[in-house]
Parts: sequence; structure tokens; C-alpha cells
Amino acid sequence: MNERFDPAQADTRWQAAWDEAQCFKADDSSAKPRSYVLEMFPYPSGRIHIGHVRNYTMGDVLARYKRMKGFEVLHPMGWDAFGMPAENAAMEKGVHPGGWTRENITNMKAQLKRLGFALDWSRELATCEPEYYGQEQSLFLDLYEAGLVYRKESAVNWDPVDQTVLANEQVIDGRGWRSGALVEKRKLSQWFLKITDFAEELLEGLSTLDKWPEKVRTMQENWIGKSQGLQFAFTLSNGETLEVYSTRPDTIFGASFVAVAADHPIAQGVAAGSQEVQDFIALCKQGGTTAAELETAEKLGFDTGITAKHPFTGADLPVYIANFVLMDYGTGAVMAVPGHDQRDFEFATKYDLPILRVVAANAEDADKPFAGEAEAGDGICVNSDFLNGMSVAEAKAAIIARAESGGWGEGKTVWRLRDWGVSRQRYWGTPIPFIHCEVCGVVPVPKKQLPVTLPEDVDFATPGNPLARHATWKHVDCPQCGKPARRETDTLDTFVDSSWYFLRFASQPDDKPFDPAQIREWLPVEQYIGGIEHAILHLLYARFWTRALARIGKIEVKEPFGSLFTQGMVTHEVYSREEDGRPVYFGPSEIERTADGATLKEDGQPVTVGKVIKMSKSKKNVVDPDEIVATYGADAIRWFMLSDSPPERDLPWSEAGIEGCARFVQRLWRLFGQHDAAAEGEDKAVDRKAHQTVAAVAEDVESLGFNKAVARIYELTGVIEKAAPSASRSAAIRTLLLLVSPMMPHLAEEAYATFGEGLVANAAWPEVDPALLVEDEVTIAVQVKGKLRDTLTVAKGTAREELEALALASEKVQRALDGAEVRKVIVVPDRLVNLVA
RNA sequence: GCGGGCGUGGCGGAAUGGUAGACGCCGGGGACUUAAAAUCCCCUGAGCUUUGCUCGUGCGGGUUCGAGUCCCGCCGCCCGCACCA
Repeated sequence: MNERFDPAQADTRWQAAWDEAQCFKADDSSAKPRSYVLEMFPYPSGRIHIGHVRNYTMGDVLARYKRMKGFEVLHPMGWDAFGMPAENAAMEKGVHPGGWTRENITNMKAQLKRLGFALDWSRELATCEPEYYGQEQSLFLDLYEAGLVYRKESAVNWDPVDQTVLANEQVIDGRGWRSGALVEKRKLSQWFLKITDFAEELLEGLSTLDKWPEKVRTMQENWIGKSQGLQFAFTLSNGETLEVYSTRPDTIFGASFVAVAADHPIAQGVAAGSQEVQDFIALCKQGGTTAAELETAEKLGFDTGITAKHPFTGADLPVYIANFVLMDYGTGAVMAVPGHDQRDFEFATKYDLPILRVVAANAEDADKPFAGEAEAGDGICVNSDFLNGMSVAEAKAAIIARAESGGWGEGKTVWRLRDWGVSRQRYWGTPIPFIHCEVCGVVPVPKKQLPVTLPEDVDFATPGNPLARHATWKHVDCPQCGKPARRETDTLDTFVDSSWYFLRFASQPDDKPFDPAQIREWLPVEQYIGGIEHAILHLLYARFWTRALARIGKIEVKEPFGSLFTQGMVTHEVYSREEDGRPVYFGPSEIERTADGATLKEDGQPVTVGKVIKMSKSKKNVVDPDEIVATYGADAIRWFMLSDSPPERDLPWSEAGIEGCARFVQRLWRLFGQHDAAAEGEDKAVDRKAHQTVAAVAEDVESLGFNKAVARIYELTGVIEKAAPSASRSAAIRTLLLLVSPMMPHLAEEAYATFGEGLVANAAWPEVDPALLVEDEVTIAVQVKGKLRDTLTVAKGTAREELEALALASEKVQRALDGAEVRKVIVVPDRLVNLVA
């Protein structure tokens, strides 16, 4: 063997060998148990970044490990290839989105290959290819037939920069999630998916996802936002009625005013005759929507002069227009109970409205004053006529029953979740397969005419939708009546593309989206790995799409991802200098890092070492995976991605760290070179350590505790290095090689080749001898009054009495006792002895 | 404001209620070398009167023979959500 491992030549050689042997091709007809390991597929931006490397390395280690454990593993890769950046590139550089995207895919695929991932490239897919999006159109038509797709005129979130419609989820603090531009409201005819039909199911389903992070489940639960309450109508003094919704109908006797949103019809009606009201409404709409602004925003109201009659007391409650009431939730109007709702409390305080107590800890507290804030908690009803004495829950049920029997209201469940608007006025997306005919209306494209492909000749010189202004593309004959008609020019939200790609990976026939039999074999995905930023959007849509396909009988599985893991970001220090009052940033490659600071290589002068934050181009604190691979090899960067930080937390990148990893690669190489099949002799300690490590690393990998697995591998390496040559030592070297092979596959292959046993990629995970997991000697802690004073090395299973005697015999213990009488002795066998004096 | 998470050496982090700081990085010392690189060995929480002792897991209490771990109350940081009736 060579003295040094040379990744530059070994990496590509083994990557070619795996391709040649088709090692990672998943066999659909395999008799082995299945394991589907999936990482979120990337957008083909052109270059992979270090976050991809971390994500895919984790998945790769798990996939390779599962293969070694005897599973038929599906570990595929593809491209989330539609979307805005390709059109931006077209506008900026004059390149075609298709050409730009496909070139990026070629580059990024080469980059992924250089990292040696065990992927089944035969199943590679790109959502921008007609083979994929044509099948998506077919599924879309199926959902349409099932009544889960519809069109409606709706006010949409219009992004003036991207010139497109955004879903609610894509609007963050009133700004487009991609462009950051302030979103406007516009009325457009839009395509929708009936995700609200699945609200209950999607909520219920969360409870079955016990291998998902609690945090993600909570976020989805909040997003779906189920609430139960009473909807009822007030009769107004002007003769109209006003529907309100309340989740606290038990507090109805505490209502002291009614509030409507600024854009509620009542408000609009009052505004028609009053400039003052119009000004107030304008003021309400002006308010910011960021968290900080909302928190400090003052409650503002305008008395309309109208009153509402209380259904029980008959009191006339003033109707206010209030800035804290939202038009798009519930009915856009609320009954305000200041005593038991903080917003109402603040409002009532400001406008000097009555604050009544209708819930108290007990009946004696019925007239207890409020301590400057509303009491939203549980208790019993007071000052509430027939509800008095009931708990909040009882009173809710009672009032709803009363309203329903009286016919003036009904119990109602309100959801925060809205239907999913999927229309995008863009070119680079899946064409929505419909035709608009003046005679027949909206007509689906017949399935045999699919795919509806995108035209190639498009211009991006002006903003707006290139499909809509294309000279010929949209002109077609109506499939029903044959008269001239017009194609739908909207394309689908790219989140639709990523809502079923995991099904297409499992099965990709030419003539249909997938084969249900294969879906049954592979799904659900055993382990899904990706970024937390997809906690709501992608993951909720994929769950919905899967359930929708299940409902119409296309598949059986209801939850696509059995276990979900969200990995942390890769971070790095920021280097900067102040120049002309603003910071100038430098990349890590321009910097010389010293013990207590950093200097710029170019001039040798110091730079400021800033915080460790997420890598971003604007701060220049990025490293290029390709450069790292070229310098240190694929195995070193893979090892770094797994080391030190727990995978769910952020991983701070450092140049010293990657060098340490590269050193360890060489250290292992030297150790592997010491493998000697002819060595003789047993070394029980080495045997034991090796077997314990196999068991522990298996456990760590299965729970994705890669940092712990790495630490154990270091330990075993240290033990073997120090051991004298023996058959045990050689066996341990071989074991170590197998353990690191999922993590450092190139190094492992290069060394394994000298054993003449074929590819380590096809090797089995080492068997564990349970007898060797148990130590026969243990170290016992001896404490005096809970403080460690000595340790004893004894045979495992030494009797309590003997341990106590040995402990008392210790000189150190006697000194610590200092003649005091031992009053109590606690013995935990094989663990410790505690002498209490 | 609500929900969730986290606070352990210079740094990343280990620790079924049972020897705190595994493992790695940084740093220091030494060996090898003409020299360097590479490699190997040793040290590396703080303090002290250094065969050893004391303190030490954000702060203050508590439970326990024994608490980083459990309970109560604070402080700080991070993430998510948010005038959702």
C-alpha cells in the first residue's frame, strides 16, 4: 500500500466502479426488506452548497448502512427544476430557462457524483421534463374529476416584482417569500386545490407521525388552526343582522360591545356617507404587519352609532369598527368580552366601555375586580343567568345547544387553513391542462392529448407571463365542440411538483404517473431528511397530495414520510473591515486565521472576526464544496459533515476542522495498512472494544446521532493503534474499516481492495457477539458522603458485601472518613459504593 | 403576547439520577529531522498551602445517600407563530 491515501485518484476510480457494478440501483422485485431513504431534492441553481452536502451525507450514511444491514434500499435523486430563477436568468442573461436549467443539472450532478453518494441515478428525474410534468397534469385532471380542483375569482396576493400570485404561505410579513416585495391585493380568476377538505384529516394525521419532530407537528397544527365556537347573528338598530363568531360563547353575558373589521360590509356602509369613517378605515389599513409593529400597535376603534341587541339581556351594545378585527377570519366581526379577552380589555379600557366579570375561580369571586388585564383562563360562570355555576366547557356546550334549539346560532368549526391557490402567471412551470371555450366553458384537456408541453420560442424581454403573450401557443380548438378556443396560460405552483416526486421515484412507468403495486412496496419513505424551512409549505402540501391520491384510489398510503429529520445549517465566521463607514466582507479563502484573530492574505493586516452565522453570499462567509473536495477529497468533507455537532443543530465550518478530518483519513489509511491476515493471538480487550463499537455505532446511525458515532470510531481507532499485533487486532482493523465505510466510502474501498473480498459497498455490517459487549472488569466509584474519594477495579458482579469491605479498606476512604462512624452504605453493584457518615 | 428549544472548558460538544468534561478542534511541551512537512508521545476546567484538597454544568431554592440530569422560581439566548375572536 502507498504511504498516503490519494483521494484525487481514488475518489473517481471508486465512483466509476460503483457505477459499473450498479451497486446502488434499487431492485423493484427484490425479496429483501425495503428501505426508502430520501433527502429533499434540490433546486438546480447551478452549484451545490455546503448545506446540500450535509443533508445528502446524512442520508447517504443511512442508505449505505441500511444496505449493509441487508435492506433493499431506494435512495434516489432528482431536480426541483421549475421556478422563478430560471426565468430571472432568462431575463438577465438572455438564456432559455430550459437550457439554463439543464446545464445547471449537469453541473450539479457532476458535483454530487464527486462526493460519492450511493444514489440510484437510473431513477433521476427533473420536474421540468414533459415525462414528469405530463404525468402531473394527468393527476391534476384526476383530482379535478374528483371535485378537488376548482376555479374561483379571488383576491390574490400579487407580487409586483416577480409579477406573480403567491399562496398565503408564501407571504411572510406582507412580503413575497422570494422577492421580499410588498404584496398587493388583486382580483383574478384562479385555480385552487381543496386542501381544506382535508383539514381534519391532516390535523388528525399529525398524531400518527410520532417520528416527526414535535416542532414541525406543532407548526402544522397551528397552520391548520382548528377552532370551535358559536356563530350567531345580532339584530342591529338599523334593521340589519350581523354574524359574529366566538370561541368563548360561554362569556356571552360579558359582552359589552361588538367590533367589525375595517373592510366589513357594515363598516363600508357607514363609510359611504362619512369622510371621517373613510379616514379611519384608511388609518387601519396603514398599520404595519410585522411582529414588532403588531405588538406595539394601539387598539383603535370608531363608534358607528349602530347598536346590536344582546340575545339574552336585550341590552344595546355599541358597534365599533376596530383595527384589531380581521376580515378574513371567522365572520370579520366579534362579540367583545373585555373581561376575558386581552384585546377587548385594552379596547374597552381605551374607550371606557364596561368590563364585566362572567368567569371566576369560584362563586364567591363573582364581583372580584380585574387586575389590569383580562382573565382568559378556566373557571366557573358567574353573572351569567342560566350558565351560573357551570365550567367553561359545560357553558360552551349549553350555550351552543340553546342557540341551535332557538334557531339563532350554531356551533361551528373554523379553520385557519385556506384552499391552496396553485395558479402562477409564469412560463417556467407545469401548464395547467385546461382549455377555455366560449361555448363549452372550462374544458379539461383530454388525457390522450397530454402532455401539454411548453413552447420553446418565448421572449422574456417584458415582465408578465410569456405564455399569455405567445403568438400561437394558446390558440387551440375546443376538444368538445371543435370551435376555436384558448389554452389556460397559468402554470402550476412549483410546490405541486414537489408534492408527489417521492412517488415517481418509487415507480416511473411511461404511460402513467406510477404503478400502485410499486408504491405499496416502497412507501412510506422510511427516513426523510431536509431543512426546517419546509416545515409547513412543502411538507403539508405533500401530505395533502398523498391523501388526495389515496382518497381517489390511486394509492393506499396516507402519510408519505414515516420519519422526518430536519438538519441544522452550516455556519461560518464572518470576516470584515470597516471602509468608509460600511463593512467590506472577505471570504475564508482570502483569510489567514491565527490563534487570536485573522489577517487578510493580500496585505497581512488584521480583519475583524465576526459572529458565526449561516453561510450567505452577501457576507461572503461561504465555502465551495468543490474546492474542498479538490483539496481534501470527498471523504474528508463527508467526515466533517458528520463530526462534532449534533445533526439537528448548526454546524460551524472551520478550516482547522476540515484539516483535522483530512488528517484522520490518512491516520485510518495507515492503520488499515497494518491489517495482517496472518497475525495470530487473541486480545480480549481489543475484541471487546471492537464489538462494543459496532453495536454502538449501529445504534447511533439508526438514530442519526452521527456525531456520537464519529466519537466512538475515534475511540476504537485509538485503542487499535495502541494494541500489539494479534489476530484480534487485525479483525478489529477490518471491523473499523466496515464501520467507517458508509461515511468514508472511497478510503474504505481503497483499503478493502487489498483484502481481496470485492467491493466494500456490497459488504455486510459486522455481526456483534453479545458476549463481548459485557465487560468482565468494572471500575467502581467509592464515595464518602456523595463525594468521590477513590475508585476500585473489580470483577463484574462482585457481591455487595465484598464491595463494601473493599471500599472501607481503602486508605483514601479512611482518610476522608477521618474516624467518623459510617451510618449507612449505599451499594449499586458494578457502579458505586457510597459511605454515609 | 403564545408555543417550543437551549444554557456544560478557549471552541464544537459527551454523559439510563451514580467517577462531569468522552471524542474532536485550538493551544503548550517534547521526540524524530541538517531543517521543515508529515508522524508519534505528554499536558491542557479554575484555584490552592499540590502524596493531595477546594470549587465547578446560567442564577436562587428544593427533593435525594447522590442532581448537568427531577421539581419550583428567576435570568439570558435561539426558533416558530401571532390582534385567529
